[in-house]
Amino acid sequence: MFPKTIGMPPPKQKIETPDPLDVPKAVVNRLSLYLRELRHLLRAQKMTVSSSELGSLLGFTDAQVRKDLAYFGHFGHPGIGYRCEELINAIRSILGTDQEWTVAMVGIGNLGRALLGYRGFADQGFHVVAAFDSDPEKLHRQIEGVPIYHMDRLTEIVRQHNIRLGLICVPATTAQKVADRLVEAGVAGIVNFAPVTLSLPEEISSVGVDLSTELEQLSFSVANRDHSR
Amino acid sequence: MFPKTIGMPPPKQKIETPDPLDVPKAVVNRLSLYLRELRHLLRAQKMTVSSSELGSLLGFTDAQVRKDLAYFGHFGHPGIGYRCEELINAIRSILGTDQEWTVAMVGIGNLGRALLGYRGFADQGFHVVAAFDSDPEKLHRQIEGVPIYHMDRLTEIVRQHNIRLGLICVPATTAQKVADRLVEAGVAGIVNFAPVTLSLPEEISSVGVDLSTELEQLSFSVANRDHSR
DNA sequence: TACTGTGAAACGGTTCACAGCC
DNA sequence: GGCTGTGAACCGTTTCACAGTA
Repeated sequence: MFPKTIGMPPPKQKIETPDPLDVPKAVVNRLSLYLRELRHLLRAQKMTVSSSELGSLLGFTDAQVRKDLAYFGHFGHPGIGYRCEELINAIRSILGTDQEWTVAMVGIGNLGRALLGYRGFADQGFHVVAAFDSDPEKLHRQIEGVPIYHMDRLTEIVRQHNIRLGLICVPATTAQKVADRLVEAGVAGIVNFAPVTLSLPEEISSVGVDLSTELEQLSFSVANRDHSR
Repeated sequence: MFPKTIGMPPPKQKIETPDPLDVPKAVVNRLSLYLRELRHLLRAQKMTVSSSELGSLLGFTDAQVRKDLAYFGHFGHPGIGYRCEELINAIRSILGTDQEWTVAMVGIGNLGRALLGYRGFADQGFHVVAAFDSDPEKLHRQIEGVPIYHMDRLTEIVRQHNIRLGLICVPATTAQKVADRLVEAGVAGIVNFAPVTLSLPEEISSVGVDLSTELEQLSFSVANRDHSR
């Protein structure tokens, strides 16, 4: 059930790290949701939470919550449940959001500007330190405190700030070109808001967010009345 | 493998409709991706596509593509593949995007305004016909041709236009209240951009889009170098 | 008593492999 | 030959049920 390596686990580590490839994607997704819920709970002065409480808040079973967390270590206290603050720290460490991430945004259209104004990113440790556009009209200004540069300076600035993530907010037609530039500049991960499938090298992680796709899922549910969620 | 009812299938229907609850959520998601890819192909004058071509464009196996489509009918032509235009129409019909959907947007902050300017919605048949905000500053103007109303008029306008979907673009703290108002007004589905879990009646479909969650998935992949996607 | 952690069973989705068709 | 549609095998995830712990 744990790493394929037969050796014993290291003496006593705070957070166990099974081969990440062994962790289902769905588990990582739920981790984010647990984290969100735990913050709400802590803000409401709740110090401790059981797997069944946390689960029912999100529509999951208690066993699922426990199994998910058990992939990474032993965070619970029998008879007590999970201490919210402790678990928050553990999940942040697992997700890697206990470190600060520097982010570049490419494309300062409607969506790009909106995201620059979104406080939620910084709250989770994601700092947009530079934005890029190829339209000379938009240059040399700052938006929401973020400096705007011409696309020509992408590699230079990415390296200078050691930027590790890129957000693609350009139209579908230019998204692949932008992705190639970001990869060349050395980012490790990409969030793609354009409605196209990017082809990227193996070693680059990516997440696609397509708003039309989300609406289509909803349309299907409503049209077929499947009462989902 | 098909409906539990043992009777024979109806004589010859264009699109078979198994109990939607039997269709895995993941399948519906991929349908959206197929649709997106098919449009690109058709725009590039490709008339016909095989399951293996379509699959490899998206990183799926050929069998997966065929199985997914076979949930809904027999759209392929042995020896030929799938005709792009035909399949586009079939998928649109399955997803329900062959009909027009009227949409209300609530919350005209950064994100709300950006989405009002997003052309992609209208292209897929989603029409935002009214936007709402509780800030009197923002009233009586139009943005991107969409009229803005005060929240007080939500029920009235939703009923008047027979609006069926709602987009929640308000902060987390007010999202649940807005959701309750939308449900009361009679929408059938909700897209929630606020980082909270909504509690909704069974019969309302919903989709949550949380940008921080997406970034966290990416952060995990990069931090654990799992080369995902 | 109240709860976690976890093997084992159950479930559901994906892949395989091939019959059938153009 | 090329390709779809699909039962069956396979595999990964979820749920069950209970031993273990404070």
